[in-house]
Formats: sequence, structure tokens, C-alpha cells
Amino acid sequence: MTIKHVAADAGVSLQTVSRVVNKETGVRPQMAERVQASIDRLGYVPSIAAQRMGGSRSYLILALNDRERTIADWRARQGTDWVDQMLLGGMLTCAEHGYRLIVELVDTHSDHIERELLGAIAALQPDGVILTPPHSGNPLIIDLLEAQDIRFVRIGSISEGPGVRLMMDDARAARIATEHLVALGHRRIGFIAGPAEYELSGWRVDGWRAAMADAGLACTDLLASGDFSHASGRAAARTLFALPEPPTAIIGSNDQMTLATLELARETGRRVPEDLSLISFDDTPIIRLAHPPLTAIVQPIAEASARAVSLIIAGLAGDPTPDAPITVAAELTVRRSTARPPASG
Amino acid sequence: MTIKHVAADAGVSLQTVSRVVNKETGVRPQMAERVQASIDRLGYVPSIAAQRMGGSRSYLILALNDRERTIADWRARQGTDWVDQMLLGGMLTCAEHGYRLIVELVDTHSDHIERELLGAIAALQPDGVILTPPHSGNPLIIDLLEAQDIRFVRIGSISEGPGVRLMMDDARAARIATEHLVALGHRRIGFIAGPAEYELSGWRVDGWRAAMADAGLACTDLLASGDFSHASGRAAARTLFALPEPPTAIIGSNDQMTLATLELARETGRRVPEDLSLISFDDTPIIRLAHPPLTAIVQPIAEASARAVSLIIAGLAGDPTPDAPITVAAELTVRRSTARPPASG
DNA sequence: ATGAAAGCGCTAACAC
DNA sequence: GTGTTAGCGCTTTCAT
Repeated sequence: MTIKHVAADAGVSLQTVSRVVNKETGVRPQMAERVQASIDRLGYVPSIAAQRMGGSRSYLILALNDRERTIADWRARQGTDWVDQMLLGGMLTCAEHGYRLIVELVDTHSDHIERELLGAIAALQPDGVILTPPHSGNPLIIDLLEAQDIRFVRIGSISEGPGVRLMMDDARAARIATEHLVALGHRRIGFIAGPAEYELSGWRVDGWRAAMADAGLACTDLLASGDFSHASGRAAARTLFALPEPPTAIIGSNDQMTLATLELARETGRRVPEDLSLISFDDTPIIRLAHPPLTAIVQPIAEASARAVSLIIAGLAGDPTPDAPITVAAELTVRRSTARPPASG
Repeated sequence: MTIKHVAADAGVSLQTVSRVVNKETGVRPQMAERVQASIDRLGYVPSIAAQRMGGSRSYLILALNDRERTIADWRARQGTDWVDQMLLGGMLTCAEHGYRLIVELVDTHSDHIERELLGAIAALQPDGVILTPPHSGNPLIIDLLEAQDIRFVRIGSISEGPGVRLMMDDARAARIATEHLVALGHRRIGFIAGPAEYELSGWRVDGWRAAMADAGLACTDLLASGDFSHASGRAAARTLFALPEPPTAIIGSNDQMTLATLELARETGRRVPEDLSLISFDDTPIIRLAHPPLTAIVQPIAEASARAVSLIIAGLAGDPTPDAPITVAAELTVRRSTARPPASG
């Protein structure tokens, strides 16, 4: 079934069929209708390869993820569902517009990165690329994409440079989490920050500080930090627990560190949420299976991916590229790890 | 960077470059070397679209999954990592051979199914398709693929028909699980079967029965069944618990049902594994986060997907299509839900 | 062993 | 408005 068959069937030229398929203007409605009827009856669907060859789009969007980390997550089978959520948002949005999303793993190792990426681009000729951390902040990749004149969205990075920047509102998320605890009556709210290498670590701390200040509460001694690992979370929690006046609530910057805090709390005889309230960041499946299930800030990965795809497709259609970073709102999901502080507190 | 540039650079014709790229015979080594040098230096990578247009492969393999179930799993964020495991096995194996894996969701609803699939095939012109349940057992899809002369592998179905059949050895898995319990000293081993609609439900029961028979144990009353849902698992467990002589160990046909059994056990004062041993099937992340983490049969999804891709690519290269079902071995991962039966038992 | 020519299915640019 | 032409980058023939 090629465009020729449809043209013959409808008794028109190839071009007219092409115009109808691509919804171009300048075809008489009556004619368009006839052609569409042939298309439907014959079940014609244009070949993406041929469209691409004709100088049109490839209808392919690449979702670039860090190879090492992604494979490690898959192998570990700990429930990390980043890729799934990307597919959920990205693939479905692609499908709505006749696009496909192709997941591509790229090494962070800088020797290969350029060749790998160039190879994927040459082979697939994607219409757009979605960058996730740490690639979204990698100048090498960003410049390469820019040089290739490919539209791309950078998720989770606001560092200067080309490409549309898309972030989940980390500062606001931390603020919301803090406000939730303040509303419950907590006054000593600890925060376990992530590593400084991640731009978002700072944003989250900022949000917490701001909310504390707004509530007239002091942050002194209440900030600990880790590197997103379980062990570092445990150490941070130990520091906070050891305070002369320990916090009645703790916000952890990611699931692993918060889980570690929960563990240590249990081991040291603190009940959650009766003695200690806990809020996590990320909301991977692992924490809703914890005991108790943790109240958490949900990373809107699916929404961000959907947005990224939309932005790319809109850009292709001629819409101007937004210059300022775009924000996707994160939300707080209240589960059973937050409650009012102990009466004495 | 097109083949022309390479040809010009190497001072040869397009054909010669094409031959070198496709590793065809009949090029003088010295010549091939020179061409390859140009390719490397220019960083040339053939365009998949153009290759496809030229009548060659598309280097694309489609992984077909059930739309409704897959999206539901993604949204639920319960840690179901079927797609991730498919990507882990399938995508990496594809990459080794210069192929890409594209995940495609297809409705089971039979009105659309044919058009959807035909559309995807026409648009992408994939070199092969991987079918997962329930599609792998769907005659409509199977026949359609056969008619389109596309190579495909059916994972998890052994019903007659075209396509390579690839199964995870369910009977053997159930046998291994049962034998593990027998070895621990259990004599009353219950089994919660899955719904009859799934071919694999029967295989699993078969394996259990066979192992019980080999050990000289009776199965009477010890078989309950559910529909893979949490609720049905709970009901089945209740039946088994109510037996005059209840089992000291239970094997559940999937994670949800086994988890339900664990819950009911806890509620009714049975300790796992001290009073009751439990083995699950599937091994999604959820059960390693349970308390205690469950001993389980691991579904080798990644391995099966990798195998499926290999079979397709080998078929493309001219290897004969295996006629008999191919089996991928499942393994038992021992965690903390199995122990010796209580002294009195 | 290498090259030249034709064509894959489609779209762009240009005619009519 | 609609049809015609040329060409995208590659792989097939078929010549040499």
C-alpha cells in the first residue's frame, strides 16, 4: 500500500494525496474527502522512512538516558520507574501526534559520548531529543545537539545554554512539604539535603528555608546532607537525632535517604508518625510499600516528559522556543508517615 | 555525511562503500580498509530511513504490549517492571546488532487491533515483532503478522500457529519451588493457581503436582485457585488455612496472590516463615520489599526478550525458524519467607 | 573486484 | 486547486 495505490484509487495525483495526508491547505474539501475515503478503505499509512527521505520529518523523538545508571536500575529491580514514567508521558503524547519515542542509552563517559550520540542521530535522524539528568546539564551534548540543529528539551537542568529547559519545581515542592508539616504543628523540621553536584539539591533546600522563615521558625542545626545514598541518609538522620532538641519531623531529599531515616528511627525506638513525621522526595514505588507508606513529594516525570514531547512537536510546527525555564508542578501525596508532633513537642 | 561523501573521500564508487558498510564479500581487503578509514574519519553512519528505502532492513524491532494493562501498571506505580525488563534484555541485544527496539502499545479490543497493528507496521516497517501475553496467543495478530511475512516471536504462548514460541519454563519452575519446600521438610504444600485462561496457569499446577508425586506426597485439598488478583489470593489463602490439616507452606502463582496470603497469615497470627513458608511467582520488585522478603521464582523476562531479539535477527540472517517451543529457564531466588516447617508439623 | 543505472515512497518546488 | 518534476540516501540489479 503506497501513496501510488491511493492516488490511482482516488483518481488523483500523488501530490494531492500527500497534501491530504499532511493536512495541507489548498485542497478542495470535496476532493480531500474523496482521497480520505480511499485512504481509509485501503488502510493506507505513510511509511516513515519514505517521508523522511522526501525531506519531511522522521516522526521519531529520542529520549536520552544515562546508560550506566539506567541499566543498574533495571538490574537491581528495586522498583525505580523513571523510564516507565517517561514512557507513560512521552510515548502517549508522541502517539497522539503520530510520533514514536525511542529510548536511547548513552554513556556519560566523554570519550564515547560524542560518537554515540552522533551515530544515533545519523541513523535515526530524530526530529527532537529529550535530555534527562545528567545529560541535560552536559555542555558537550547540548552544544552538539545545537550544532546539529535538532530541537531538544532539557529536563532537570536550568544551567544556561540552548535547548528548552524544563524543571520540576523543586523549591516549591520543598516549600509545600514544609508547610504541610508546619500546618500539622511541627516547629522543629529537619531537612536532609542531596549532594551539591545536583542543581536541584540547592533548590530544595531553598524551598525549605523559605517556608521555615515564613512560619517564623529557625533552621539552625536542622540541615543535614547526604549524597542520595542509603548510607549517607542514615548518617544524616543520626546527626539530626543526636541534636539536643531533635526535630519532630524530617524531610529527606530522596527516597533512599528517607527510607534510611525511617529505618534508623525504628531501630532507635521512634514511632513513625507518632514520634517522628517523615516526608520523602521522588515517590518511587519503594516508599509506598514501606511501613508506614511515606508521605512524599511526587516527581511529575510523566507530566514532564509529556510536556517535553509537546514542546518539541510545537517547535517543529513553528512555535517559538521558550527562553525561560518551564516549570512542572510537583505535588505532595499524603500517606501515613506524617502526623501531629508528640504532645510534649 | 552521506555515502557520497565517503565515496568521494575514499575515491571509490557508492557501491563499494555500501559493500564495506554491509560487510559484503567481494571487496579487496586493501580497498575495504581504505573505505573503512574514510568512514571512521568522517564519522559516517548510514541513515536507517535510506537503507529501508533502498530495499534493505529497517533495523527496527517492535515490542508489542497490551495497552490497557501496561498503562495501568505505569500509572499504579506499584513497581511492576515488565517493560523495563523487556528493555533490559531486548534493547541491549538490539543495540549489539545495530537494531533499535520500539515499544508499541496495542489494544486488545478487537475492533481496533487489526488497524492499529497494520498502521504500526506500515509506518515503521519493522524487521521483526515480539509478542507478549495476551497478544502472543491472539490468532488475529499471529495470522496478520504471518500474512505480512514479518518474523515474530511469541513470548508466553505455546498454542499452535506460526511464529517462534518462547516460554519461560513454568512447569519446571513450579517443580523447583515445590522441591525446595520438600527439601526443607514440608509435607503439606498448598498451591494457589492462576486463572485457567492463561496457558501458564496449568503448567504451573502440573509442575507442583509432579514434584509432590515424586516426593510421595498427596495434593488432595491443597490446590486452591484465584484470578491473579489480590482479593482472589486472599480468598484462596483463607480456604487453605481453613483445612482440617492446613498446609505448612504455600506457593502462590503470582506476586499479588502470594502477598495477599502473607497479609492474611499475619492477620491470623501465623508467622512467616516460622509457621508458614511462602513462595511467590514472578518476582516483581514489590515482593523483595515485603516483610519478610519473599522467596520467589524469578520470571526471566530480560533473558526471554534478549532471546527473542536474537531469534529474530538470526532469522533475518537466514537461520531456519525453530519449530518447537523454546524454553528459558526460570530460577528460584531464596529469600526469607521459607524455612523448615514448625516442629509439630 | 568495481562501477553505473534504476528505483524504493515520499515531499519540495515549480508549473499549469 | 491540482499535476508534474526532481531528488532525498541507499540498495538493488546489471555491466564492466
